Amino acid sequence: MALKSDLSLDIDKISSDTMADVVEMRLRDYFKKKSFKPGDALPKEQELAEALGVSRNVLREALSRLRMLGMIETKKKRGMILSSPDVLGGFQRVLDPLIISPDALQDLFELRLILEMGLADVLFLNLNDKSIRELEIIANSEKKKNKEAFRIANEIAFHGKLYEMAGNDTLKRFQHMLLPVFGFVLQVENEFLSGSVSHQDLVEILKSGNKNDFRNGMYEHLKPHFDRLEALKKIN
Amino acid sequence: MALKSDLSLDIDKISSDTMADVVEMRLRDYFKKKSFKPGDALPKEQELAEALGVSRNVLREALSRLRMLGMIETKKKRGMILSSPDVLGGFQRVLDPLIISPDALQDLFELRLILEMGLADVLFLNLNDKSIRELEIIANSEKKKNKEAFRIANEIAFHGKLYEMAGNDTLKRFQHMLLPVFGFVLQVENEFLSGSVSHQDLVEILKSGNKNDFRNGMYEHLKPHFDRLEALKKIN
DNA sequence: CAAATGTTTTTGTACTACATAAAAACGAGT
DNA sequence: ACTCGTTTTTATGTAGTACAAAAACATTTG
Repeated sequence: MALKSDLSLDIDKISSDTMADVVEMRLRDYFKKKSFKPGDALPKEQELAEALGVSRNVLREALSRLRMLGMIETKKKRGMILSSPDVLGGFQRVLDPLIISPDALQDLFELRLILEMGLADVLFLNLNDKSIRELEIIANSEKKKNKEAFRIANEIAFHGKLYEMAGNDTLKRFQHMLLPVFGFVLQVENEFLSGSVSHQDLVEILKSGNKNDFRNGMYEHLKPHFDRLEALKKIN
Repeated sequence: MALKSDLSLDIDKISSDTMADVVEMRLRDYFKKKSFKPGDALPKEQELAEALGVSRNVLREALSRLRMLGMIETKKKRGMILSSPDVLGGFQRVLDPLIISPDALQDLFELRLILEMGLADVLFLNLNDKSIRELEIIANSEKKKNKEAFRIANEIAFHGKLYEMAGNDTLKRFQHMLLPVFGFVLQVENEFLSGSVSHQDLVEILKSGNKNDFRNGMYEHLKPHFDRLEALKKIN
C-alpha cells in the first residue's frame, strides 16, 4: 500500500479523459479563480479556445455541457454570460428508473421516506389555515372515487401538497422528480399498501396536533414502506 | 387561460433551442423508445448523425452532455454503450454556493435540516454496536482540542458518520455535497451556534433511547438553525 | 430626426481531414 | 495446430475551414 501510494505520487495517473473533460474542468476553475458572478460576460469562444490550446470544436463540447446545466447562457453576437444554474436540472435529466442502478433506486426510495419523516418541523413553521383547508379538500375527495388510477393521482396530490406547504420550492420539485422512482419501486414489488393512518387523519393532526403527533402519524401512514425496508435489511 | 391553452396546442412554441438541445432530447427519447438498458451498444456517431440529419459536430455536443452525466460511455473502435449514470453527478457539478441563487441556497439549507430530522427511522433500522462505538469516538474527541477549524471538521465527521450509519450511500454522498452550502450559509450569517444537546448526548440516546428520543435530541441539537429559519420566515 | 438599410461581429452548423486506439485479421515460426 | 507478433481496419477524438444566422452597431436617406 505504501509502495502504491509512493508510485501514484511519482507517476501521473493516466487519464482517459478526453480534451472536452479537461476543458470543462479548466473552465470551472477559471470561473472560480476569476470569481465570476452570475451575469458576468465571458470571453468569446475563439479566445477561450486559443487560450486553452484546443480547437473551437472541443471547447464547444465543454460549453455545451455547462449550457445544459444552466451555468452559462449564450446569445448571438453578445457572447456568453455566466448564470445561476438550476440546482436540480442535472439531477432531473438522469432520474429515469430504467437506467439508474437498482442500488441507487433503493437509496432514492429510502430518501423519500426520510424526507417525509423530516418534513414536520419545517412544515409547522409554515402552517396556515388556508393551505390546511386546501389539503383537506384533497384528502376528502378520496372516498368518492375508488378507481386505482385516481387513488394514485390523489396520493401524489396529497403528499405533493404537503411539500408545497413546507414552502421550499427546491424540495417540492425534488419530491416531484422522485415520484416516478417511488412508483416504479412499488410497481416492481407489486405492493401498494396503505398504513393505518389515513390522509384525513393527517389533516386532523395538522389542525389540532403538534409536530410530534404529525411525525408519529406520518410514520404510521408510511409504515408498510418501512416494514418493507426492514425486511430487505434483514436479508442483507 | 382556456384561450391561451388552446393556442399553445395549435401553435408550436418557438424554440430558441439549438440543434444540440434538440438532439439531446431526441437521443433520450430514442433510448427510451428502444428501451435500451445499461450495457447495450449504441449505433456509431456517423449513423446517428445521418439519421438525425445533423452534423457529427452537433451530435457530439449532445453526446458530450450525456457522457458528462454518465449516461453513455465510449471507447474507441468498440463504440458507445448506454450505462447507469451516477444520480448525483449532475447535481454535484452545479453545487457551487457562489453561483446558485440565494433562494436555492436557502432551500438547500432547509433540506439538510429536514434530512437530519428524518434520518432517525432509517438510522435505527441499521443500528449496530460497532458503528455506535465509532461514532462515540468521534464525539469524545471533541473536548480535547478547541480550535475552530478542528471543531468544524469534527462537526462534519460526526454528522457524516450518522449518514453513513443509515446505510444509504446516495444519501451519504448527497449530504457530503451539501456541506459547502451549509457552511457557506452559516458563514454569511456569521453564526455558528450549537444547541443544548451535544454530540455525546446524541450518542447516549442511540445507545439506550428510542427513535423518538433521538428525533427530539436531534431537534434540540439543531435548534439554533431552526430558530434562524423561524426568524427568516417571520420577516417574509 | 427617424426609419430603413447595410455592416460587423459572434455564435451555430456543416464538412473534411487526420490522429489515435483498439479490435480483428493475418502471418510467421515452433 | 497453436502462439506470438504484425498489419489492417474501424470508430472515436481533435483540428481547421467555411459559411449561415442573428443581433448590435453604423450609415444612409427621406
